Amino acid sequence: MTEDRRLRVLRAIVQDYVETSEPVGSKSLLERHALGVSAATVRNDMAALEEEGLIAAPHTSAGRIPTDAGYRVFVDRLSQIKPMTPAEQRAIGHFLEGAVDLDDVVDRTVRLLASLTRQVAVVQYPSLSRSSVRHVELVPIGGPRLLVVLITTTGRVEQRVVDAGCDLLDEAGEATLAALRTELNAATAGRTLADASTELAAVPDRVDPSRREVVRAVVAALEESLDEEREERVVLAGTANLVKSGGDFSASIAPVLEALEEHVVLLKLLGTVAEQGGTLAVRIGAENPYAGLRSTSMVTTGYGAGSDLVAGLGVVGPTRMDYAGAMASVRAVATYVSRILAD
Amino acid sequence: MTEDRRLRVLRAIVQDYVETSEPVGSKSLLERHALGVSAATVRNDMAALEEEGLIAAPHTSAGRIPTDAGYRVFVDRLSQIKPMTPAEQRAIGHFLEGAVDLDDVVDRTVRLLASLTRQVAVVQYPSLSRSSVRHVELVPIGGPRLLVVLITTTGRVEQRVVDAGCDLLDEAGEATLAALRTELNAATAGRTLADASTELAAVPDRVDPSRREVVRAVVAALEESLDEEREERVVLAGTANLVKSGGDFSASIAPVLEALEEHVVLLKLLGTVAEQGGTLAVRIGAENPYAGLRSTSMVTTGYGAGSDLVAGLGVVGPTRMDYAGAMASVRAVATYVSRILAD
DNA sequence: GATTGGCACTCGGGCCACGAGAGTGCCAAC
DNA sequence: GTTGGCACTCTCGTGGCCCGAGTGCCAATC
Repeated sequence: MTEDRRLRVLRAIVQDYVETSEPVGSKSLLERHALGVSAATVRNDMAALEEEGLIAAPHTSAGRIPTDAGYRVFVDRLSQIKPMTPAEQRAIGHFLEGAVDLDDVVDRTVRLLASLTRQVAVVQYPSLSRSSVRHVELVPIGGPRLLVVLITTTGRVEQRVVDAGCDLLDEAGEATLAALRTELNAATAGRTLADASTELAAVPDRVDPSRREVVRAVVAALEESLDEEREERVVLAGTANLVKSGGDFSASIAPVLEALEEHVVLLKLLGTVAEQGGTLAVRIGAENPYAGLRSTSMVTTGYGAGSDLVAGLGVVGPTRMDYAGAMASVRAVATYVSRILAD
Repeated sequence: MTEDRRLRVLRAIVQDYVETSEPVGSKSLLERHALGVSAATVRNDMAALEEEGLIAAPHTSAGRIPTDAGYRVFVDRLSQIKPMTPAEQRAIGHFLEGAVDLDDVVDRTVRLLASLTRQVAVVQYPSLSRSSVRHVELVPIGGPRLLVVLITTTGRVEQRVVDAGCDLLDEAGEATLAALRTELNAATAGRTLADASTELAAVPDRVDPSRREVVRAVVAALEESLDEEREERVVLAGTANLVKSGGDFSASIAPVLEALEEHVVLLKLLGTVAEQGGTLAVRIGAENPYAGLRSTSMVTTGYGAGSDLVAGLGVVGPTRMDYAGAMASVRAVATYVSRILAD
C-alpha cells in the first residue's frame, strides 16, 4: 500500500543522507534503491512526507533532508539494530578484558565506543549512590587529622580528610579508631549508599559521649562522600570525531564542545536512562533539553555489575548519524562492560 | 641602534598578529605603534627579519606573520610575564579554595586555567612516583580476595584486587592481615614511591614462610600500583576554545583534538617540565615532538605540595597565542594550587 | 650609512555575470 | 494511483574584472 511505500522512501532518504551528507533528490534516490516506482511517484511521496514534517528541503530546488521528526520515525519504526558480527564481538571482549582496575575499564570502554561508532563516546563512572559499601577505613595522618576512605562494591574509592579535634596517634586514639572502625563497618558494609547514609546517622548516639565529637566529624565526611551530585563522574573520548564529521552542525561545534565539558549536563542526560529501565534510549536533536546539544543526537543505555544498574553510557553525534550502528555498538559495549564489572 | 629597533618591530608584529590574527603590514603597524620611523624603514626592517627567518609573508603582497622562530625570540627576549592584578589573584585563590578533595582541586584548577587563558588547559594529577606513601591498607572482600589500597601524601588513592590463595576471613586470616599491615606500613610509610618499591621487595623474605605466598601477591599488587606509566592521569578543559580561536591551524583541528586525547602524549610533555626544574617552559609550534601538536604551542610548569614537585600543568593553544598572558596565568595558577596542596 | 618619499608592481578577495546541473511542482495521460 | 514530460528555480562553480593593501627598489636626503 501507498503509506507503506512512503515510509520506505523515508528510510531510503535517511540512509542516503546519513551516508552522503547531501540532500537527496528523487532521481538519485532511485539510483540507489530499488523502489519499483518512478521518480515522479517518489516526488509525490516526498511532497507528502514534507507535508507531515518528516523531511525538509534546505532550498527550493535542492533535495530533501530528514527533520528531527523524520529521524524519530526512522529510529522507532524503520530501522533495526544491526547485530554485531562475531568478529566485532570478539574484538570488544578482547579489548575490554585486559583492564586492570576500574579506571582502566572505564577508559577502555569509552575509547572503544568512540572508535566503534566514530562519534563522541560518554561513559559514566559507576554511580556511588546506586552501589553498595564494601568497606570503610580510617587512617590517622598526623596530628588530629584523619583520612576517611570509603570503598564501594563497584571499586570506587572516595576519601575525605577530617579534623578529629584531638590527637589520634597515641594508644587511646588507636583504640578509639579501632572501635569506630568496627562500628562504622557494621553500620554500613553491604548496604547501598542510601541505606548506609541513614544507618550512619544513628551511630554518633551509640558511642561513648567522650568520643562523640570525633564520630560526628567522621560521619559528616562519609555523608558528604555519599552526596551523589558532587561525586558523579563522566569520561569522554572521540571529540575529534565531532569536527571530522563535517560542518553539519547548525551553529558551529563550539557550543557542543562546551556542553560536553559540562559534565553535570551529561550526567543529567545519562541519569535519565535509569528512569527508562536502563534500556537503549535515543534522543534526537531538539528533543534534547540542553541548548548546546540541540543539533546533536544521543544514544544511551544503562550498564551495571550483573543485573544491577549502576551507570549509563552512550554516544553523542550529529543528528545525521548511523542510528542502527550506534545503537548496536552502545548496546554491545554496555553488555560487555557489565559482564566485566560483575567480576 | 638599528638592531634594537628591528626587535621592536618584531615585537610589534607579534603583538598585532596575536590580536588581529591577520598578517600585519608596514603601514598598519605604524598606525598602532609609535616607532618613530617611516613606513619605508619598517619595510627595510621587515625584509631583514624575513631574511633572518623570524617572520614570513603568506603571499607576495600580504603583510608578515611571525614564524615559530620569531615567536621564540619574542618569548625569550621581548616579552615579560604580565603580573596578575590583585583582583585576578583574589579570584584565583577564591575559586580554588572551595575544593573538597583532590579530584575537586584538579577539576577546579583545569577549568580555571582554561577560562583565564581562553585556551585548552591541561593538568596532570599529582604524580604517584614523585609523592610519598601515606598509608597502605588491606581489606578482605570475601573469599580469598583482598583489596590492597595505597594512599599517597598528595591524596591519591590506588587500589588493586589480589587473590591471596587462601581464605582470609577467619581468625588466622585476620591475624595474618594485621601482621602484614604493620609490616607493609613500616616498610613504606613516609617513603617516596620509588624508595618504597625497593623496600617492598625485601618484605616477603622477612615473613613466616607459610604466609609468603600471600605476601608475594600483595607486594606484586603494590608494585603494580607504583608503576608510574600506567597510573599517570591528566585532565583537560576548554577544548571549545580551540575551535573558537579560529581556523589558524595549518591542518584542521581534528589532529590536535586527537593528540589531546592521547593522554600519554600530554604526560610525556608535562613530564619534561621536571627536567627543567619545574619552571615555566614554552614549546612553540614545530619545536613540539608530536606531529599532532606541531601547529600549537604549549606553556607548562610544574607544581607540587610545598617545595616538592609532583606534577605539571599548562595550556595548549595556537602558536598565535598571548604568551605573556598565558605564562602569567599558568605560573599564578601553579603557585596557588601548590599552596592548596601543601595543606 | 641609515632613513625617507616616491613609484611601479603584485596578488588576494570581493563582485558580477553566466551556464550547467540537479531538483522541483504540476499537469495531462495512462 | 502512477507516470512521463516540461517549465521553472535554485545553488554552485567559473572566469573576468577591479580595488586596495602591501611590497621592493631607487634616488634623494639627513
